[in-house]
Amino acid sequence: MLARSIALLYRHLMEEWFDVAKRIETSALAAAQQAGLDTEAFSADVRPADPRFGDMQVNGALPYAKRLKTNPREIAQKLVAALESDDAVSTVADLSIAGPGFINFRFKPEFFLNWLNAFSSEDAFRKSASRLYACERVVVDYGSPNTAKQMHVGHIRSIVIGEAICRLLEYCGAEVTRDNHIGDWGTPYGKLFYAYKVHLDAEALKNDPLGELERLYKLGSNLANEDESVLEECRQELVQLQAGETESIALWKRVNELSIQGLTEVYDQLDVTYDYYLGESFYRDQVAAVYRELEDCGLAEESKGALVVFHPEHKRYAEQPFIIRKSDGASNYATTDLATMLYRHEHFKATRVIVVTDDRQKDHFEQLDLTTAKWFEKTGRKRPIFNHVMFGKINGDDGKPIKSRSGDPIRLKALINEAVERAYAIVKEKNPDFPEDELENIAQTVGVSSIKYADLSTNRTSDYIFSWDKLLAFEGNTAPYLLYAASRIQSIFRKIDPTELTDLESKASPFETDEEMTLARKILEFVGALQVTIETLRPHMLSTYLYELSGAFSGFYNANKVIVEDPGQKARRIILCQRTLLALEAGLSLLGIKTLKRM
RNA sequence: GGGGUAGUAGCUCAGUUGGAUAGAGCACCUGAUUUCUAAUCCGGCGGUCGGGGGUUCGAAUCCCUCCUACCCUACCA
Repeated sequence: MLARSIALLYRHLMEEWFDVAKRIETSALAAAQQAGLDTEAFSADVRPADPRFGDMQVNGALPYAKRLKTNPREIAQKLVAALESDDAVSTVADLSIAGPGFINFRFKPEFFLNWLNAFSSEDAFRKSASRLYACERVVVDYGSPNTAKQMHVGHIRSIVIGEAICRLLEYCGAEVTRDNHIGDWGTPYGKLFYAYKVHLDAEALKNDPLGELERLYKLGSNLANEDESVLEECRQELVQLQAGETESIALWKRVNELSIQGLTEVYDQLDVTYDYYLGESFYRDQVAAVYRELEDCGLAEESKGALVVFHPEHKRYAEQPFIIRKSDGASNYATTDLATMLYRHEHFKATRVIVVTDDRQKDHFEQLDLTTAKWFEKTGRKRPIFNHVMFGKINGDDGKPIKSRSGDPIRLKALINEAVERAYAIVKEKNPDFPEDELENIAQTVGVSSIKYADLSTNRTSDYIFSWDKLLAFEGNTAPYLLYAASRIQSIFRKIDPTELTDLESKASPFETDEEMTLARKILEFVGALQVTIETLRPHMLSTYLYELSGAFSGFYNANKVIVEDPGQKARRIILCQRTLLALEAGLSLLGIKTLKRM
């Protein structure tokens, strides 16, 4: 009973330490005030420290002293004196000053144990993290393939990065809408419809809808190139569709259904589910309102026959127009994107809109954002925050965009299948005695995860080189390495009698070994890693952390046996295993990656 | 011409927005396995952070300039 009350008290006191950096910042700011510093000019500048010096460091004394032209070391000494008189700080950490005025915090070993005891479940993590993005309603626009075509490698980054961002935002308390802005309208349909009517292979359509539709489009396109009369028929098909003729619309709907069905097969494999497929066609009757509003509020003007928006205050967009209606009178994607922005504001009440596309579209989305800002301001609407989450190319070994042997883009479906096959071969070799269905399940998880993780572990704004050997390796920053670490922990728990897992907190003795301390320290960094990932919308920040966590665990695992005689030692090591698994599984699941019980 | 993104070890990549002696993995050299999964771990080798200037206590990071690659730059998305 007493032990329980103490545990509860600890939990309460520890609550504010969930975000260690933030808690230290609070104390540092209070200390600055107490020490008589100009608090306007002082910022704490808290960051993880090099382990040789401490666990966390406060660097704010240096820029402060610079600004006020005083001695940084003296400032640091004043701050430390004030911090040391703060019981909340001095009971958990030892402070020291180093170099020109770095303030180092080294946590006491029992602090790590207390922290791990206070945040001992997925719920505790989630609850503390869910404040970060509470009250946000975010529409995330990602994937966005064209219909009637198979997806290829070029689509993977948007899907994988977009899904990770959705999960991260949800974890941090946001209400997320997943919207697939498919390209389901436009000129290719004339050629497709012509070929569909003349050359359809019904059997193929049933077995592989996207493959057959794509074949038909290419066929129609080729035939139209060769034969002027075919080209004319294609034009007529398009005219009929755009005129909204019943038969054409029916066929168009049929094509879309089949397309989405085909797309969903791949999304299922990647564990991605959309809330909406509001593609370009959805907005086609909303473009007139866009023209009217932008003209009415004086943003749009005629130029060379087109309706465009210039931004005179911008060095480049003063000259480079945002074309919202082409000179032939047709809309383009600027138009539908503006209509989309309006819809997401009005219908979804979005506080934030995130679009995940490749970096070539940077200019377009900058113009879209500038235009929306002015448009919404003039019409008295509250504009959602807009983030264009962009990414670079996937290259082959030669550093050029990755292609199949035939020179065509590699199909996403084929890429995933190859990953699963390769993973199967490896898993089978390592575990020949696993049952067949488990082998297949492991191969599926390892294969898909490896492809996803290869993408998520590199900075999205850079290009990266795709290499089977690298992404399926068990060394380095790869999915198999992380999954292996997780499954080793699972393996330990299979060897432990479940009755031994009770009251670990009261049985555990303080951490002693270097490996224990390193691992414990790393687990605490989960919070900071999550924050920086969310702030920058860069999933690789979380990947890097998870890799380091796995490394810290592997080092611990090799040096410190968990199942030992000493009850205190055993309990604290079990706690480390549990919390490592917790952070690892939470982190991987935020990246859209499933873990395995064994592999 | 204007703008953007990038250039870090032989290769593939990090580097928390100006902090301490620039870090990982691969490769190469070494050591650890009667073991809770060695699909692992410990150690070593490896750097003019594209070049040059500048800003300051302090620069891979900020400013200027040049070089290289890719992308955008009026009606594709």
